[in-house]
Order: sequence, then C-alpha cells, then structure tokens
Amino acid sequence: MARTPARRPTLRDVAERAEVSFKTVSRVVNGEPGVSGVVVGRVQTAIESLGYVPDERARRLRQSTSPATSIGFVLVDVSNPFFSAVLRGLEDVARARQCLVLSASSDQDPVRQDQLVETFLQRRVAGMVVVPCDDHLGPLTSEIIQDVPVVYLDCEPKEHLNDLVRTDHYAGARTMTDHLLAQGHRDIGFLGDDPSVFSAGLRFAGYRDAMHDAGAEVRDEWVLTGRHDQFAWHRLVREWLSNAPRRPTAVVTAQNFVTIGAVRAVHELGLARTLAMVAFDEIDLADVVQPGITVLPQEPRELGRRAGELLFGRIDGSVEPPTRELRLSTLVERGSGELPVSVTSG
Amino acid sequence: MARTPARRPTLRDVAERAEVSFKTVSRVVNGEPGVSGVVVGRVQTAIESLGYVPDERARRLRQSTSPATSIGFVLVDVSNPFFSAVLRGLEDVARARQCLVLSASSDQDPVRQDQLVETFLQRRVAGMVVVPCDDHLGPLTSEIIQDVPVVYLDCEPKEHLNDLVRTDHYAGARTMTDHLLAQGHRDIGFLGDDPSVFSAGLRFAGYRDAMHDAGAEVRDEWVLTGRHDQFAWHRLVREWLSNAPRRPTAVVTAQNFVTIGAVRAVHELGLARTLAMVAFDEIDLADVVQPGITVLPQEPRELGRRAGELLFGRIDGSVEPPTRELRLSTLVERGSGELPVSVTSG
DNA sequence: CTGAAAGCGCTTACAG
DNA sequence: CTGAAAGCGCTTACAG
Repeated sequence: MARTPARRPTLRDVAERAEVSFKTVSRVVNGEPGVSGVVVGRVQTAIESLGYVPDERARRLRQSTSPATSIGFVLVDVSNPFFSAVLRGLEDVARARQCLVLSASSDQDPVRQDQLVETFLQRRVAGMVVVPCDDHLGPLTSEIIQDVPVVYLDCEPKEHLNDLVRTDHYAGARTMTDHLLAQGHRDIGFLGDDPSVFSAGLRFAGYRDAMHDAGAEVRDEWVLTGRHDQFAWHRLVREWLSNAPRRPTAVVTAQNFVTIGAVRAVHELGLARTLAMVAFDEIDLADVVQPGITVLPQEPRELGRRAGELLFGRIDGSVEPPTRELRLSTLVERGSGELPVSVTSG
Repeated sequence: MARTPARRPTLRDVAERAEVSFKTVSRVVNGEPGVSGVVVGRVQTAIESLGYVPDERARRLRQSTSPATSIGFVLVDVSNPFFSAVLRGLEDVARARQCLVLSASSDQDPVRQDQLVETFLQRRVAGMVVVPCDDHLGPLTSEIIQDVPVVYLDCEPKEHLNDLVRTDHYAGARTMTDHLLAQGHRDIGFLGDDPSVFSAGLRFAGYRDAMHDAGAEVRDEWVLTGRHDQFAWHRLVREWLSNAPRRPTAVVTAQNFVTIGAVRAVHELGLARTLAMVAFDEIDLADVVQPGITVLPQEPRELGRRAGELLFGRIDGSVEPPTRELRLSTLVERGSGELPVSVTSG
C-alpha cells in the first residue's frame, strides 16, 4: 500500500486563492510593508486555509546575505552524556540566533567523519563544530571547506589551526595522578580510551609524566586501554583485577564509561576501600557510592556554549587569530581518591 | 574586523574551468552515464581544484521524487540521557538511509514546540518524531502538517492519531508500586515530574490506582511533583524528609533526575536502608550504590529505533492504520525496592 | 500600494 | 556522447 505524496502549496497557490500576484504573497509572508490591510487579510486567510509553509531551501537559494540558519556538529556519539551535554550548550547559543544545529555521530570513524563534514557542506551550514577523531582531517584541510568556519572541540589536530575549545586533558590527568601520588601511592594504574584518540592520548601523557616526575614506575600491565563500552570495561577490569599477580594501589580512570565499568568491578570484588581511584568526568551518583568517587569534572554544556560563541564570532566575520581555549575544573574530593596506600593491596 | 564571505563555486564555475557545459558537470557529479572518460577526468580535476560541493538545497528543489534526506526530532531536552539515547536510536535508523536527523529541545514549552515543528516543515523534512509536551498539538493537527508523517514518542496526545512508540508508563508505575506493596509497604510516597506532562501523569495514575486497588491511602503530603533538575529535587526531597511529621516507608521515583536527587537526599539523611525505593529509568551506578536501586528500566535507544522504523515506513508510503506500540521492561531488583517496612520509619 | 522580469543552483525533459 | 531550454519556489531589483 502506498500513497502519493501530495505537492505542498506554493506562493503561487496562495496567490491564486487570494487573487493577488505571488509577489504580494511573498510580501505578506515576509512582513514587508507596502500591502494594504485588506489584501493582507485576504492573503493570510488563503495561507491558513491552504496550510502554506514557505520553503526555506528556495528562500535561501536566492538570498546571499541572510543570517545563519544552520550550523553542523560532528560529535563522537550523542548517547554519551558528555557529548549530549555539549550539544545542548551549542543548541543554547544557536537557538538565541534562530539557528538549527545539525548533529551526527562519527563513532570515531574517520570515513564517517568525512562523510558528515561533506554532508554538512552540501547543506550549506554557516559553520561547524567538529570533534576530530584523530589527526585525520580529510575535507577539513582541503579546498572544499572554503570559508566555512570550523571550531574544534574536545580534540585538537596537530597540524591544523582553528578555534578550539576543550578541557585541558593533560593537566587534568596530571592533577589526578599527582593527587594520588600525594596520598603516598606509587603503584598507580591507568584505565582509558585508546591513546590514538587525541583526548585519551593527552590524558595518558599527563598520567605518564606525573609518574615519571615523581619517580614512580609506569608498568605496562597496569595500563589498560581500548575502545569499549561500560559493560566491556566492567568485564575487562574485573578480569584484570582478579588475575593480576600484583595489583596497583590506585588507578586513574580517564573517561566516564571507563569509570562506570571500573567502579562496578571494584565493588564486586570488594576492593572499593582498598583500591584508590580518581576519575575523569562527572558521573551521576558518584557522590552517593561508598566511598564517593573523587572526580575531575568537565563542564560539557559550557564547552558547547563557548564553541558556539566562537563559531558565531567567525560567522559574523571575525578574522582574529585562532583562539585556543583550554579549560580545567578543580578536583572534587569524595573519598575514593583519598584512600591511603593499603597494605593488603600490593 | 570582518571578511567578505566568498561565494562558493557552482556548476557553472566548474564547467568554465573544465571547458564543458554545466550540464556535463551535473552528469559527472551525479555519476550519470554518457560522458566520455576524458571529459570525466577533466571535470573531476576542476571540481577538486575549485573545491566544488553541490548545493543540496538547489538539488532537492527541482527533484520531486527523491529519497528522504532529513527527518526532524522534537524532543524535550537532549542533555537528558534518556532523550539522547532515543536520538541515537533514531540516528541509527536514519543513517542507514543516508538521512540526517534535525533535532532540537522544546524544554516542554508548547510555544517552542510549535516553532520547532514549523521550522522543520520549512526545511521540508520527510517526516518527524515528536515528543508532545501535553495535549497542545498546535500545527500537528492543523492543515499545515499536510502529508508529512509524524510519529509520537514517549507521550501520547489524547485526541490525535499517529503512530506511537512509548514505554507503558502506567503499567510500569503499577508494577513498581505493586512491588512495594508486595513487600508489605502501605505508606508509599510518589516523587515525579509535573502530572500535566503526559508521561508523568500516567505514571502517577499507575501509582494511584495500584494504591487504591490495594486499599492503601494516597496522602497528598507524600506526593511531590514539579519540574525540577536533579539539584532542585535533591533539596526538595531533603527538606521534605527532614520536616515531614510522618514519613512514608517507601517511595516511587518516577524519572531519572528525580531518582538521582532523591537518592542523594536519602543517603545524606542516613535513610537508605530505611526508606524503600523503586525508580523509573536506569541510572549509572544504580547497581553500585548500597543498597542497589531497584529500577524499571526503559530502552531508550530501542524506542528511537522503532520510532524511526515506523516513520520511514510512512515515508515509504505505508497507509496502514496507526500503530500504537507500548513497551515494558521487567523490574530489576537490586535491594532498595526489597527493603522491609521499617519500624523506625513511620 | 502592486506587479512583471530576472536569477539563485540545480534537475528534468527534450533535442541533436 | 553533449548541450540548450524550461522550471523548482522563492527573492532581488526594477517598474509602474
């Protein structure tokens, strides 16, 4: 069973019904002056009875100097609360300018990322915010991006210059590791996303450098990385903690899904008061779990807002040198990061 | 400081560079046959050197019978993990059809919802998924929606018929309440979103009816509702539990933010093993908190997928009678919902 | 106050 | 295999 999709009414249909020229209808639709009250009324009646809705695409086609009507956002995965909060922040800024946000998930696939960038260009977005997977930038560095402004978020490609907003991943991870070192821990593990991902790489570097500077050893078997969801992390951490010939006394978890999986495993194994933990990203109920999880929160919504402000600055024509905005919140101590070195652990 | 936004290259620019007619360029861009290999190569070189990207809007303007290129999603708030997971499910389905999802948050404001519906119509989306705030439907019932298919998600307007996918809020809340009643609880409170919101209203009704059927009293002072974030819920529940002349022995929390705030308050006041709790929606770390939080999870990503499947079915021309798909997961018992009636509580 | 013409960047339908 | 014409639904620029 199928139905023929009816053609939507156009300016001409309305004009015919109202017995005026279609240019007059255009005037009424756009609230332009120079139409008598009687005619306005007649046109409006016709619009309503026909259910006329102007075609945005046709409208923008002829207009060259019109305000931005949509921006794009290439993120990693909307179902990750970090990114959905960023999206909300971006939406906040866009909404104030009557602008729509087109967003889609790359799943950290460079091919998909390229497709999305090109799709957004085809839609003629006024600009875009991109979370670049890695140093692969595809169309973002090529001729095709032209004068469409781009703001990088969360990740920062090596070679390419654009406005950038992100958390200071490196400093954050150092702070987290230093915090554990200050409690006397030397045997500190690291659990995080694949280091080939820019943000994850920096977080690992922060951990590693903090360890080196303190003269503490980074042992390969205490570094767990990869791209996993919270359930895979749970299994991974459980097996790791169960089978390790020697366990660290503390761990740094470098991302929200990692933390959720790790916390679950640690609690299952009854190690919650034995294995110290400091986590990147805020997590729901992190303060209710016993002990509370010490976290270095990010401010995702604020990141999204700032990215939006920078982007619209460019759209409005700013030619300032690229801004590089690194943000860092302060550590929230809740207990898990302040556990002393446990004798039973080593 | 400002810069003149450069005009993007068009088919004609490419044609000039490649020394062919613009129609030939169009053929190459669309991979149509009937162009000699030499010419194809020349055109492709010109496309790349100019950074030509076809204008999607212009393309669709003339095409009447082209596949869906975008669908709309009016949700309540992307930063709510429930909705962002739904969005991801919808994106999964849309992506397989090379289709973009335009989404925006209504914040449960009917005026904003109407604006979004109209904005999507202006963009000529092939269809949309809508979480209708309340019985206000605005353009959704009027002439202007025309033949643009709509699928309702999460909420279900009284009067208006469309495909619908949602959790069975009523049955879910009954199940939750019955579970507490089965443990011997009679004094059961309800904490939830404003009942004027469709889903919240149904959840309250499920609670109320379960109570009535069991001959248990619904006391006004044990019903807390309103539109709050998790922090406001935390304060509200803390004050309520602190000042209540008589506390219930159990509560039903009817939404994720409510639960997070309530759990925090309950733990702060040392009531976690005294006040039984069953919660709507899955929450991170709900299994790690002590006692674990008994929840009735939803399957947001699956809801999004199903909504997408129904929507594309309509877009493809289905004229079947509207589908009404209610889903219900089973209760996950973790401890908080299995606490016995506490003598210290009443 | 109102309208006829040209054009936005493309596709469709037709011609050579 | 290639191209000139007409048209998609609008806006701009000009005329009365």
